[in-house]
Amino acid sequence: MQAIELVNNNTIALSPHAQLDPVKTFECGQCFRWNMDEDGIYTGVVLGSAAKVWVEDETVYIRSNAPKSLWEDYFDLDRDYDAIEFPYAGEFFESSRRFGQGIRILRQERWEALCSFIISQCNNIPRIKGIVERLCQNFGEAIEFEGEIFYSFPNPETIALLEPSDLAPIRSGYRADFIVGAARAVCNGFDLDYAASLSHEEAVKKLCELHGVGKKVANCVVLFGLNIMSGFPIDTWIKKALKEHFPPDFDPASFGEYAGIAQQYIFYYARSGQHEEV
DNA sequence: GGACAGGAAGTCC
DNA sequence: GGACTTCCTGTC
Repeated sequence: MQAIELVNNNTIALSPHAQLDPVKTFECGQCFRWNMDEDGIYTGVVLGSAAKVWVEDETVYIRSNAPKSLWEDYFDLDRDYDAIEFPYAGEFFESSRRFGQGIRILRQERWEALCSFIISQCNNIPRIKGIVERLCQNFGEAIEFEGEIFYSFPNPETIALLEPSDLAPIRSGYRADFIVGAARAVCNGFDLDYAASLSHEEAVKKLCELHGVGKKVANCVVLFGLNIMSGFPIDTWIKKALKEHFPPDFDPASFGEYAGIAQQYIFYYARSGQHEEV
């Protein structure tokens, strides 16, 4: 495990950084609001707090106005990823795990995860990031941090009051109906906290009640928003990897209770194209 | 350069 | 199985 120390009022340091690789964690497709600047520093917004994250001398630094506990939770720092034993072993998976070492599953805000992964359907990551950013700029709250303006992810209450046509500026296409519908459901008693208390299967079933949420999106929300680590989203990349590098009729449940972490290693590895290079 | 096809962390009917 | 919005990416 890694040591977490408070450097000063608004900065915490994690060392060694081996268990949290910000580049892999932010670029593996699980989140859409962290952006790297030309100096290699990431900025993002979590629960209404902006933050900067960077690596220096084998140490990860996080600077924000939010308390240390928020980051311990968000980065899932209580969990020792290197100590996790997956019941399934295979050459492709072992390579994926080595390649993805340092990825952590972020404990994202539930509504944000739901909304973001509704947007993700049939879309590529750069475009998803663009739509999410426009959603925040148009409907979130402005936050000033170190002289820059950031925007929070808009509340479901805010989105619920809109008509799908009001979302035209974010250019989410046909997903606008789903976004507004999900926001209204959440405001009318569709309880994401309750969903988080359910089993994996029950949570998926519950989420699929929402119009525009199918099995894939539901599993993303389960894993990235509800912190149910057995969530296993099967998208086109995972489908291809399973077909090409795993036994026929392979059951992802073979990865055990942390199947979602395995999924993320495989997704990141498959999408990198690394295994195809000479 | 710009045009064009294919496809993108899918879901619905 | 086709339709759905929009646009990123690779190819010519």
